[in-house]
Amino acid sequence: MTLKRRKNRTPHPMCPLSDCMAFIGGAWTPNIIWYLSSGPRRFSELRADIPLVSAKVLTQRLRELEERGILSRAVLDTSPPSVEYALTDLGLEFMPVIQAIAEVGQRLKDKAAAAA
Amino acid sequence: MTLKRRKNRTPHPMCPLSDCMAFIGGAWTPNIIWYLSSGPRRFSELRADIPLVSAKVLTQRLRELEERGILSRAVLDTSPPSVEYALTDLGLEFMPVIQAIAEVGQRLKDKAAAAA
DNA sequence: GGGCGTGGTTACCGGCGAGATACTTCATTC
DNA sequence: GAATGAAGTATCTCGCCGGTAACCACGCCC
Repeated sequence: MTLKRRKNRTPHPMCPLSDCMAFIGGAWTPNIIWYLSSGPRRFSELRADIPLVSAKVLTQRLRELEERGILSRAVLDTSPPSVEYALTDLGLEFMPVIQAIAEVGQRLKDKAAAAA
Repeated sequence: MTLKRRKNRTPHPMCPLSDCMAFIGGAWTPNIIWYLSSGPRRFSELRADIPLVSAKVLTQRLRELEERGILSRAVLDTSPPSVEYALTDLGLEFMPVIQAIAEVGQRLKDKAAAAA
C-alpha cells in the first residue's frame, strides 16, 4: 500500500478492503493521519510526534498522501522555509478507520495490562 | 507492519495505533480476517475468496496469525486432509477495524462512481 | 566573513517482505 | 494408469523500507 497506485500491495481490485488499505497500508500512514487529525502540522512537528520514523520515509509517505489528495502541502516562507501539512476532506474520510485502530490497540493494551 | 513482532513495521512502542497495526498490517491480513468473520474456512476456500494472494503468502500470513492467537488451525482427517481456519476471540476483537476499513473503502468507491 | 545550525529533501546501499511460478505428496476418481 | 485436488514448499526476483550521508538556502555568531 503505497502506490503509484501502490501496485503490489493488497490489489484485489473489486474489494473495498483492499481499496482502503491501498491508502492507509503504507508504513506510518495511520500515525501521520492521526497526528494531522487535530490540525495542520509542520514536517518537524510530525517527526517529533512519531520519533521512530526516518525523515526519508516520512517525506515519501507525505508525498504519496499528497499525490492521492489525502493531505495538502503548503510551503511557508519563513526562513528557513518550513512546510505545513493538513488533512483534506478526503483525508478526513479515513478517520473512522484510524479511530477504530486506535481503540482496538488501546483495548489490547488494557487487556495485556490486566493480565499482568 | 507485519511482524515476528514484525520488527520494522510501525514499531513506535507506546502507540496504540502501531500496536494494532502490528497485527493487521501484513499484506492481505484484513482480507483474511474479513472472510473468516462469517465462520471457519478451509485453505482452498480462502484462496478462492482472495484470488490474488499467492499460496505462499497466504500460508505465511495464516501461520503468523495463528502464532499470535488471532486464528486457530485444525487439520481435518479427510482425504486428502484439509485444514480449517477460524477466528479466535482475540481475532474477533479486530472486527471493528475491519468493518471500518470496509465501510470507508465502500464509501470511496461510491464517491468515485458518483463522480464518473 | 567563515564555520555552524536548521528545515526539508534527495542519493546510495542493504535487508527482508512479497509476487510469480513450479514442484511435492497422498488419496480418490475416471 | 492418468488426472485431479488439498495444502502447502522451493526458488527467484523485485520493490519497500531503514540507515546514513549529503545537499541547499538561510540566519547566527564571533
